[in-house]
Amino acid sequence: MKDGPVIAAVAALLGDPARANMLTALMDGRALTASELAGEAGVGLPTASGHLSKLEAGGLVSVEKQGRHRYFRLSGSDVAAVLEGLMGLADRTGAVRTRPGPKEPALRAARLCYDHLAGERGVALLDGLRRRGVLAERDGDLAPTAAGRAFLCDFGIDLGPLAGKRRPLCRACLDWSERRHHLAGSLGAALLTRMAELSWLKVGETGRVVAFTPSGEHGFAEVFGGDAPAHGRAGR
Amino acid sequence: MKDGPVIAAVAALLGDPARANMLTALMDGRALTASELAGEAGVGLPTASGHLSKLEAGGLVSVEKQGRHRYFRLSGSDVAAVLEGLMGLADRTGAVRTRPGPKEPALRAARLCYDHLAGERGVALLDGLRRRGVLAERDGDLAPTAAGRAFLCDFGIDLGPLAGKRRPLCRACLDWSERRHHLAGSLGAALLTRMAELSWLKVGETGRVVAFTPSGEHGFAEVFGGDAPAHGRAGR
DNA sequence: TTCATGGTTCGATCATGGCCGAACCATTTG
DNA sequence: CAAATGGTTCGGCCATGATCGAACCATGAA
Repeated sequence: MKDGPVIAAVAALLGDPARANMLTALMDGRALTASELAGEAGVGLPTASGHLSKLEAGGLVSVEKQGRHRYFRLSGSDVAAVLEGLMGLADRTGAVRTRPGPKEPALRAARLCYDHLAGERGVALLDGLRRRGVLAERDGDLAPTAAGRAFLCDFGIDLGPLAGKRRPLCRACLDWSERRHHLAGSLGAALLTRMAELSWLKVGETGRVVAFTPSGEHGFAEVFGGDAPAHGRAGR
Repeated sequence: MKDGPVIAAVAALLGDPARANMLTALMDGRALTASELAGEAGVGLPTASGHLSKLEAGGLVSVEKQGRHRYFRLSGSDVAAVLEGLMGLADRTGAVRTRPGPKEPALRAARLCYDHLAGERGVALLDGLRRRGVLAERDGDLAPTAAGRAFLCDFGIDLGPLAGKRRPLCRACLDWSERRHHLAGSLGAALLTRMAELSWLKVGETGRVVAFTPSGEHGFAEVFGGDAPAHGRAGR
């Protein structure tokens, strides 16, 4: 009887279509301006401004003003995680679901969840890392093994600066479309940016669909796919 | 732009204080009648009835009629998981938080999350199971090892009937108060009921606080606590 | 059968809150 | 400086939806 209202407050924030649209637009981790978000939500600027103040007051988004723009982003990956959870529920309960839309399959294949990879590819990544012994459970949490550190270093990821931060290095995040976990945390984010550096993937200009390049498909299969711990090549 | 509204629909369902109260009251996995839920929510019977129809239509609760009563329960543990997620957000963003309340610490120590154990004890349980090699990651999902099956059998849990079901055997569920995972899935539920059978714990009449008995404290520490894989004896 | 109880439906009331146009503020550019 | 652009505030309009009393239905008990 005490926590009901408190969750209702934040849920109500997510319960308005305009605000929900804004938040899902922010799920790719980018920071967007108020006018862009107004466009995403399909409402006027004054309305959007009001919504954004509420979201900020509710602690769901954080704002950064730069010149005459105000950039909004999700205040943390936990917000994205809850949004993913809600999508899972909406999916299971078959909520309205007007039309599947052509980008739906692409979304299920690979998408951004705040700042890391989600969808089929996201869970495949975590699977591969575990199968290769790069990550393992320790003290009840996911952590890189000694061999894993070397593997990640080879892949071009420096764990040093990631370690000391408040944000956890590895976190399992429930994927709404796959109903399995994918890798979140600062390592998940680092892997995504590294793959982008390697031109393995491109994040879509619009939405949070992630497209793999041909060389990315190949490289991903080689490095994370298959099931042999593979020293040299691992595909097929 | 299409999935915003769909999550908004389900979030709006959670966004009303009365409904949120009802759902949190159901989080202990019990089935409650409409009048009980009306009481929990602090609202009249007609109002409660309306809310419950909406929740049912939205697929968040399922109903079972028995005589002249109608029993409502959460439609699945994923609903509870999203509620836990929302509590985590509400906690982090410091939403209103009227007064901590005396039962808060007890809630953090041990509580029900739908039908399994959560809170400090819940994550300790999962930690212990992993540390003892009872559960391990396989194919990217948590599963009991061969040795683990024996351990669980010793503890009085028959995995046979749990295996074939649609519901996953093991699932990691994010704990809002601990920010770590605890064990959900049918095994999580089975462990809880077994501990209740052993009189290790009692689920509070009201709310979802779980109280450990003195013998339960001792047994839990012996079987799941510590870090020694403990020789022969396990439970009972 | 009649009565009592759990629950739903209906109708009316009322508050909340989303929405936009217009005016206003702030920052950059010319 | 003035003009232009991004954003907020204000006022009023309007739709949604939460709420309850009263009447109604269904089940079980007397």
